This record gives sequence, C-alpha cells and structure tokens, in this order.
Amino acid sequence: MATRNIKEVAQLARVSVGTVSNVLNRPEIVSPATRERVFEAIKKLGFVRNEVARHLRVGRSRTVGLVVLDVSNPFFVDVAQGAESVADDHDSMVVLCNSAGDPGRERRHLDQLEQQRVLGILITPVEMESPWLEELVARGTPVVLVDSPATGLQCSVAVDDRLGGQIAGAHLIERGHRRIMFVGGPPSIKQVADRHAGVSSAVAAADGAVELLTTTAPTLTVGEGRAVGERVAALPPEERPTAAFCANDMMALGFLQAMATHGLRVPEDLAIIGYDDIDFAAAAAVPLSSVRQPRELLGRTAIDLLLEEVADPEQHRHRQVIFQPDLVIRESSAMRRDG
Amino acid sequence: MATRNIKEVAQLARVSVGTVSNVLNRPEIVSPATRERVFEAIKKLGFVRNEVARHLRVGRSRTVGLVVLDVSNPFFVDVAQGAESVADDHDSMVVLCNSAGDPGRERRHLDQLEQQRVLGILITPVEMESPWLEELVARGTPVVLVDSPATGLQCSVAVDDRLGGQIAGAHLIERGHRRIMFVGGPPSIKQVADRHAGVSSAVAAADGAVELLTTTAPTLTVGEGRAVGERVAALPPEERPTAAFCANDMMALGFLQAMATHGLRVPEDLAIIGYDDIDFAAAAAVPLSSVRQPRELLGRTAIDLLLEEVADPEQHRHRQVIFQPDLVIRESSAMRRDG
DNA sequence: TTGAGTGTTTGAGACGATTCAAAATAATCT
DNA sequence: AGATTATTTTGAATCGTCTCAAACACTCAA
Repeated sequence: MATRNIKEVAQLARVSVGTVSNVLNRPEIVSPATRERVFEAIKKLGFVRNEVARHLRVGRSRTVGLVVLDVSNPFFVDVAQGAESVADDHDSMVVLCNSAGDPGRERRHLDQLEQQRVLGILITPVEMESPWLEELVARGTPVVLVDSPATGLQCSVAVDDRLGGQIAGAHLIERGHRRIMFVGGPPSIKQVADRHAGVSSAVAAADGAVELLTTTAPTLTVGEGRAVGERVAALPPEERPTAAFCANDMMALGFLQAMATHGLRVPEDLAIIGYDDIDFAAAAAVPLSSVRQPRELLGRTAIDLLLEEVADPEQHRHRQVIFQPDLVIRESSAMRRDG
Repeated sequence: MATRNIKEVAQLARVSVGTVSNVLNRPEIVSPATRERVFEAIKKLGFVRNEVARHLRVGRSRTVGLVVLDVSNPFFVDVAQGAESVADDHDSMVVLCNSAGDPGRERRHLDQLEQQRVLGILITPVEMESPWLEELVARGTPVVLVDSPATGLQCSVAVDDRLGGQIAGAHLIERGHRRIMFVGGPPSIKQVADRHAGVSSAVAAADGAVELLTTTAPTLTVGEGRAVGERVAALPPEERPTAAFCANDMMALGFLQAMATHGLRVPEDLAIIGYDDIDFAAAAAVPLSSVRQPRELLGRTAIDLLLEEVADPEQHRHRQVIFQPDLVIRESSAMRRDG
C-alpha cells in the first residue's frame, strides 16, 4: 500500500505541511503559484487525503448512520434514499445498517456507529423502550427516531400509524366487510401496535357489528405473510375473515400469494389491504390497496432534523414531525360483488 | 459532547494508558485485579472507544464499501445481505453505496471510500472501462468486482450472463416463439451486453427462423420497463413480438404492468421472462419466469475474496469466480395455447 | 544473596491531518 | 528609505489510541 501523506506532498512541492493543508481546505488564502505547485505534487504522487486523520483532529465526522428494521423491505430503502439525497447536498454520507428486527444486531450496529463517532444516527428502533439508545443519546450522539414514537429525548419523524390503521379499517367496513383480520407482527413494534389500534378504533366506531381478528407473526416478512395466509386459507369458509389488513406490504404480498395457491379469489373471497405502498404493491398479482406513507420525505426530514441539531446544539429544540398517511385503493379491496 | 478518552479512564483506574489499551485489546495479559478496576472505570465514565483514532494508529479499517448499481433493486439488496453476513463474522462492517447507474455518483462514492481508507471495495461498476477504478486499485485499495467482468487486475465474482441469456432465449424458442424482443439497457453495462449476446446466440442457433428485436432503455428500472411495454402495446399486433426477455426483473415487472393496463394477456398475447429472480417476481400479477442468480452467494463470495486478499496480499492471486444461472419457469412464459 | 525466569505495567513515540500564533515576505504609503 | 499594513508561509502542538522496548515485581533455584 503506497499511501502518500501530506508530508510527502509538502516535500515534493517544497512547502510546509501547513500550506498543503491550506491548499486542501482554504485554497483561496494561498498564492496561486504555490497552490499550483501543491496541486501538481498531489497529482504526481496520487495523494488522497486521509479522512480518518482529519476526522480525528477535527473531531467531527461526515457520516450519518441509518439503522432500519429490514433492508429487504423497499419501504426502508426509499427512506434511505430520501436521507441520502439530503446528505449528498451536505457532502456527508449515509451508512445503512440493518437490524433485521433483532435487538442484538441493532445494539451492535449502534455500538459500531458510536465508536466511529458518526455525526448522528437515524433509527427505526426494534423496541419501543431502549435504555441502550438513551444512554447513547446521553453520551452525546444526536439521534433522530424514524417512523417511530417520540420520547421527547430526541427528534422524531413519523407517520400517524393510528390514523393509517383507522383509514384502512374504515375503508374495509365501508366496503361491507364484517369480519376483518389484522395480520400483524410483534406488538412491541410501535408501528404494528398503532396500526392495530387504528383499525380497532374503526371497528369500534362501526357499532359492534364488525368483528376483528388479530394475528401476530414474529416478523413482518413476505414469508410470515404467506404463512398466515396459509392458515387462513385452511379455515372453513364461515370462520374465515372476508378481509385482511396487513401490517405492511411485504406481509400483504405473502398473504396474497397464499390466497392464489389455495384458489381463493382476491378481492371476491377475501379482500386485502397493505401498508406502505411500496412500488411493488402496484405490480402484485392483484394490485394491492395500501396505506401510503411519504417514504422519501420521511428520510429527508429525519436527516434535516439531525443536521439542524448538529449545526447548533445549544439552540436546538427537539421536534416531533408527524405526517399523514393516505389510502391508495386498488383492486385487492375493490367493491365486493355480493355486497 | 462528553466523550471520555482512554486517558481519563486510566486516571480513574490509577493505571497507565497503555494498560487500559491492553485491557481493551488483549485482556488476557493484564492481571484480573487491574482488569476489573479498568472495566469499572470504563463503565463509570461511559467510555466508548474511539475507532477513528484506533484506525489512524493501526492503519487498517474494519469497514468494506459495497457500491451497487441500484439499491432499489432487491437483487442488490440480497447481494449486500450476503456480504454483510460474512462481514459480521469478521467483525467488520459493510457500507452500502448507491451509484444509481451514474458514473459521477460512483466516482464520488469511490473517492469517499478511499479517503476513509476502507479495508476494500466491492463494486458493480457502471461502466466496463473505468480508469478511475484502476487508479484506485493501483494506489492500493483492494477491489472485488461483483457481477461483472474480470479484468485480471482484481478478483471478481460473476454469474455467466451469456449463458443466462442463452437459457432464456432457448426456453422461449422452445415454447414456439419466433419474434422475441430483448428489453435491455445501456450496452455499456456488461451484464446487459452479455445477456443480449446470450439470447442472440440462442436465436442464431435456431436456424434463422427466429427474429430478435432489441430495445435499449437508459436505466434498468420498473419505470423504463413500463415505458417500453407501453410502446410495445401500442404496436399493431402483427408487428408486436410474442415474447419479451427483460434485462432484469424490475424491467420485467414494469413491462408486465404495461401489458395489464393495455389489456394484453400474459403469456397468451405476449410471454415475459425476467432476470435475477428477485422475491417479488413470484408475487407479480402474473408470476414471472426468471433467470435465477445466486444472489447472497455472490455477495458472500465477493467479500470472502476480498478478505482473503487483505489477509495475505503477497500470497494472494486474483481469481475469477463464475456461477451458473438457472431458469425458473412460472406462468409468464407458460406454454402458449395456440402453439 | 544473586540471578534467571515469569508475569505486569509503564510511558514515550508514532499515525496523518488541522490549527493558529508567529515569522517571513511583499505591497503600499509618507 | 523607512514605516506600516497586507499577504503568505511556517512549524509546533493537538486529536485518541496503539505499540513496544524497558522497567518493575515476584517466585524459585542455586
């Protein structure tokens, strides 16, 4: 490894290291002639600035960590892209970490990020209560909660999941469904709990005429969605719900696949509605109705808040930004023929 | 920011900084009593090791950069997950960077990664020829090409895309198609060129009775696939191909959507076959036939090669690993009724 | 009592860039 | 020319950790 350092550049350009540093950071204060000499030396040696040393000295990193629940869920990829687009404009970098819903992995990622002294962390936490995260904040790493509840300890951006659940529930009820199933995940995940609460309230508002069944899968994946779907398909028709509201689109897609393999028609035999409105929802076997979240905006806003906090920690007041979801109706919850 | 350093820990534990460092890195060589004292001090102060300083001193990072063509393509997410699973076992970290098919973005990411002195870089390059990348290698950063041609300058892992194209083409021809369209992207992307070459050779082998049309979209996205699909759907039936082989599943999904919105039946009016076999392919409106690649294995192997090179740069000989794709037949290319 | 042999602990350099007060040089004005 | 101001350049100190030769503390055998 032939990595050249600032000293070698200085030597070749016959200037001091201070001058080379100036050329790199405030070229306007060094005379054109010297500047030129230094640039030449840099090119000739193939010098690449060591960001690690710079960071150590300056005490401030340019990278932001983003810890998500599931990278294979396009929802989070979109959030990440939103964050990255903002980071780009501030020549910082987003590193994407996948907790995969596992508190252990999450903790390891947080440890690593803190050790790297990142500028800050954006996170969709696995669990609502996380002493680990609180300690991290207390030690001084700015954190913004993404798509997650506000604890007041830090900034957060979220979408009103309760409202989302409510919209979905109301929609199904209005379509004539009286036996609805919530296909959820671990209630420790705030999003799941809220979406459930939302649909519950819609059901409650429907005057007791509507039944709500609830399932809890360990993870919010296509596979789990399919598994639940299999179980539902196996039920005798009279016990089967007529509509399923899935905690996210991944599960909805899996659920839908299970319906298809068991010859159940969607939405005639069973309507489905998902959550997130990922791009693949529209391309599904039966185009999926879904509760849409402003995905990129979520990511963009999160990093905006973080950068704001970093820019002026004294002045900064933590804020809770909440967006409204909206319903995208497609074929999977179209009007039932029978009514 | 109240970040504690090793010196403060040493002070509190009444030992030297060297000892604290030893406790952190080789706990077995320090006496149990001291070790305990140091651990206590660490806990009391909330000390978190500064990886940046460590890295500067040791001269060796623990993170690997992975630069992909498109994070929103689940194929690359799967590759990334494969890489990450290996990195985990070597307590290193993968940072995922998205070039989005843009050489400028790719270059900026490479710059950043080099400045961070990452352990090495895994990359699916935007363009086949990349002097920039070669210089980077020459300056000493180990690089492994992923799903990309071998230049001999570094290791690479790839899937035989030519074979993949051939398999797909042969399959369609065997199904009776005589007018096939290749829905491709920029031929500067090696994968696209190879898949095209593959299907061409299959067509050539079919004794001149088969026509191959070729389209080139600027990017391999769902949107572009849909756009091409729109154009195809607008053609008079006799000019329309009877089958489309898409350069990847994203495009195939878009293409499929266009067929649906124009009332063309798949596979009866037009068969479709994609590439990558991403998980969403099976959940598509019409389950998608696709050429499967060992996605996680690709990522795992890539980082294995990288770590091997890093572990013993002298001994290391660059290797080119090539996997075989295979065909997954689903409904979108099922036998045509009319034959 | 000395010396060798273990096992621990110490502390003074690195690592590579940035900063900033001070020095050197150049430019401007009496 | 001499004084004054403006512009450049310098180089030592610093960031937090690791390394390694040397110092220290024991134990045991001679």
